[in-house]
Amino acid sequence: MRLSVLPNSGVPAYKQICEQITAQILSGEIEGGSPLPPIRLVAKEIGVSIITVRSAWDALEAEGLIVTRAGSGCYALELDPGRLEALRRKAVTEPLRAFTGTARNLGFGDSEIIALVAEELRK
Amino acid sequence: MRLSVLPNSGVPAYKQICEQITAQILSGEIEGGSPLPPIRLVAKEIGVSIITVRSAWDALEAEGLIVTRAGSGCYALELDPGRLEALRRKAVTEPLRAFTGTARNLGFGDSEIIALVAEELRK
DNA sequence: TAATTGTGCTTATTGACTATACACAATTAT
DNA sequence: ATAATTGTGTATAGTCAATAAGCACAATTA
Repeated sequence: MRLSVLPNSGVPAYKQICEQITAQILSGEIEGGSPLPPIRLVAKEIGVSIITVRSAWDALEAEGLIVTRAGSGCYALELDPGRLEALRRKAVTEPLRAFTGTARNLGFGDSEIIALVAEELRK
Repeated sequence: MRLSVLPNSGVPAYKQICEQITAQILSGEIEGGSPLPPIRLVAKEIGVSIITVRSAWDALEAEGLIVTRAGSGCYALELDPGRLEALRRKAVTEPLRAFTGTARNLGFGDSEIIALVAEELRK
């Protein structure tokens, strides 16, 4: 389980955890059906409260990415390809719109926006 | 002065104000040297506390976008073209990186990312 | 049966955000 | 000069999200 939390990033710890697990599930790095580590262990390893890890797990369950079996543990859901693709698409849309919206508000034209993205990807 | 605040957007009111004014200054919609409306008036018009407007103004001053003259008012700074371009570029970089970073974490390839942007811009 | 794991609950602290209200200082308009 | 306008400074306070520690309980697993 690859996890890291930056305390002073401005982003709440539970959200950082949630985003990282989400990306790992949607990218296939975490396979469907595989178990997540126990919350107490995760809390100890990354140095946060159990509450914080649970908040992240709750959010993941609300998103339909994991299932909880009390007494057993939490597991990544097995997602069919169509649903997986839809979720990946949904996850990328919000930051995409934030970017294009900001860029347009700043007066950038469409071709400039494409150029900015291409340049960023080259780095 | 074009301003609107969505109370339940999750984004703090002072930040919404700050972002809108920033975009209007960097896009040229607000000309350099032109006065901003009095904070009491802005507060009343958009239905927030004076403190909230001041927080936004403070942030704008910290960013070097406006100047304050006590007793007179606040004015958009006159920015030379080079500085203006640098600030526009800086303002667009953060959401750009958030987007490309998220997309890559989700396993999208560079050409897919460009395609996503192009599609979003078509809307 | 014992260990492990998630749940539910209480209590508490910290900080960001927002709000009201008043007195004060600097500038501008009359 | 005088009054009105504008920003400043300060005190007080309420709400909420986020985080934390601790404990008892239930379900599963070894």
